[in-house]
Amino acid sequence: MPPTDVAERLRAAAFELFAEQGYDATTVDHIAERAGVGRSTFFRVFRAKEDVIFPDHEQVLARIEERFAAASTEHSLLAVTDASRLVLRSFLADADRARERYALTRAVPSLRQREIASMQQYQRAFREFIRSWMDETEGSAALTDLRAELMAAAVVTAHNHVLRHWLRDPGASLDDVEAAFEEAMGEVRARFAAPRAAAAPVTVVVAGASDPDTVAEQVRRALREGGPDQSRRSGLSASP
Amino acid sequence: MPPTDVAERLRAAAFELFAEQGYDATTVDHIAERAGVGRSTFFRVFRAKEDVIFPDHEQVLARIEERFAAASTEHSLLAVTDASRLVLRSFLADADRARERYALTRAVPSLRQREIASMQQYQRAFREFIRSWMDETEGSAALTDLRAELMAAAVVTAHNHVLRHWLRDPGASLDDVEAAFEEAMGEVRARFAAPRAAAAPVTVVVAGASDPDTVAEQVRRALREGGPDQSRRSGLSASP
DNA sequence: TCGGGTTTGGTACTCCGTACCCTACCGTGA
DNA sequence: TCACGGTAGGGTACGGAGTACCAAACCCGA
Repeated sequence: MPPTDVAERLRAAAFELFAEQGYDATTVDHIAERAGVGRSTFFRVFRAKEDVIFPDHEQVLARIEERFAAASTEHSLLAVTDASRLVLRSFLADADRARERYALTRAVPSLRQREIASMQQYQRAFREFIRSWMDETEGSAALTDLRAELMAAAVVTAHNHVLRHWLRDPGASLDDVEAAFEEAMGEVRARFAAPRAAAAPVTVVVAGASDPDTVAEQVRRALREGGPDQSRRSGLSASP
Repeated sequence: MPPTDVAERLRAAAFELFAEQGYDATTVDHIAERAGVGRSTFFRVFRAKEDVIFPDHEQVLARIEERFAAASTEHSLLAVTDASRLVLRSFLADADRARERYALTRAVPSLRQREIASMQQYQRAFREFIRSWMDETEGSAALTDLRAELMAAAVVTAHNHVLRHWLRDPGASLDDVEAAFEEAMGEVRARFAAPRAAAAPVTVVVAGASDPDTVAEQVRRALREGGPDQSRRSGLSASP
């Protein structure tokens, strides 16, 4: 019972007991007892038994929101990718806890539900931001909504994919994770080309060619000829 | 106490009470009492209070699984789209219940979690199927996994998008929903079309440039210099 | 040392979910 | 007709999560 914070003591006790006896077999009374506090204190610090496991997504979410508010000039997909990277790093920050949590969420259905729901929160925030950013462009409202949602889902899915692979692989370095993240987000960007904007990044997709000079030539033509409407006909798209 | 099934009597009583007093204010005893059965019977028919609200996804999922097992020749995205259409129609089948359920899931967080989790089950099944179908093609295993997951997520997202819009719009006809579904899935297919057989698509992402010649030059250099590792340094990536 | 506010522990309660037992009903066979 | 076994349903008891509320301890300045 060192002078650490009560919340941290409770969390440590909880993770210990969950590892020893499993989640369901551990009662809140056990946790409070081992932490040396009363049961009331537990529920004062954490709203529920599940809360002791999960990190404070609210804080990360708040940082993301304010970042979104500021980054109005940036391309929306890049901004969302940045936000997602932020989330990923919040997991990487304490790898041990993340791994223990992962083991628990795999074993206990209610915890897995909770995990999924928290990810959905991010997806919702991403969708809202992308949609607000897209409002300026033309297009059917319903279709715009769908596109925003697809983008948000893709980013979150890619994030989770990278995160899960890291959690399963005990030997992966942080650099490996970051590289995998960038590759995954590249995969996302490749499919959700950006609509046009002033200083927006340029995404070009060229199918069926591998020679650099040929590709470069196709890219130039694509950029000159305009929008992404030809992409389906010619297998080639450019969206400046 | 008509000769209806016990489960149906319970469900009817539950929806009535939820509409009258809300979900949390309604206890299982209330439901059992109004249905004219004992509390034990409720928990024998439904494993939990939440279960009385949600449809039998297991049955739909089972049908999907066997359909997947049979449709080995079809393109995976089309097969998954078909499966998703099946799910959508299972909701359309009893529209009233679906709408009541929607109102409840919006109001009660725990129900929303459950709803999301059940959708994730479909996404998992889709991902597994797409992944098994993709195995025959070449490509990095990790990237294949990611692509399968992105596809599955896109299909489920599009499905949910259409479903939610229908649930919110009381005047939409079934034909409208079907049309919206096909349009949404077309949007998905446009982004996750199958790669060409011979040469994989080349994706180049260039940030911060708009002049075609400059971009083309950067693309040529990126393709010559190799893989996606430089993406962060130069703000430029190429993945052949 | 006193008084007011905050923190913490304790108690009692509701409700969900489980385990277990008991009864009523049903058909079958002697 | 009676005995019997199986099964669906009802009742009771219990453990644990979460809530409400109260009492005690602690802190801190006056």
